[in-house]
Amino acid sequence: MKENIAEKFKAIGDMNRLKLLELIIKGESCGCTLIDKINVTQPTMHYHINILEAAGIVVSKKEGKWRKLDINKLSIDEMIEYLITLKKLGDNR
Amino acid sequence: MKENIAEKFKAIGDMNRLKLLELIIKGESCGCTLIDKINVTQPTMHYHINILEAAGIVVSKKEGKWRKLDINKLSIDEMIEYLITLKKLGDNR
DNA sequence: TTAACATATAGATAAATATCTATATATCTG
DNA sequence: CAGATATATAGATATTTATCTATATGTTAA
Repeated sequence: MKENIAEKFKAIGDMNRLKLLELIIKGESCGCTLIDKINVTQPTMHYHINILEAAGIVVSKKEGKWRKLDINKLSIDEMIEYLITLKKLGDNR
Repeated sequence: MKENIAEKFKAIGDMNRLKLLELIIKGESCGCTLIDKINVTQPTMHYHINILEAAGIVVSKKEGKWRKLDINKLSIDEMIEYLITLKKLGDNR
């Protein structure tokens, strides 16, 4: 088992973070607009984005006064692959 | 967003529970043998199996003195589908 | 019916998580 | 430089999570 796969699933196992992911992958890359679309304060949002980044799902790059956010699609593929492999474990019985 | 998808990801976002899933899907359906393969006590394992069941990932059926465990593969498909859909959200930008 | 077996429940607890308010830092712009 | 903007940090706190020990319940079998 990929040693950090549980961390990834845990990171997306939260409504606020899933919501953030959906917005970011659709192209919203600035915290300054994301904040208006989820129901938490700026420090709490910051906390959640950090969790997504620590798990390797979100990547960020400082750009002037803001932090440009993006999704690491490879990490999503890893989760999909894991689940497909998990399912296959049950094929021959 | 499927309202309980975050709960599913959260449920599998833990090493002990992923390990249990792998064993159960491979055909190990009795807590009595699972307990020797993860490093927690029986009540703790019980706690984790309950979380998996509450999320709809594991199903169980009482059979005599034991609880026969199985995976609900549909729930895995739901997670895979969610992730594929998530990825697609990022296609046109 | 007693012993063994499998599971469940109760209660305690340390650690982790999610949240807030207040404030600090860094960057751009006039 | 001063204000505005975006983000980050610090500190507090309530709740949730993961874990244990001890014990109870339900089932099978000798």
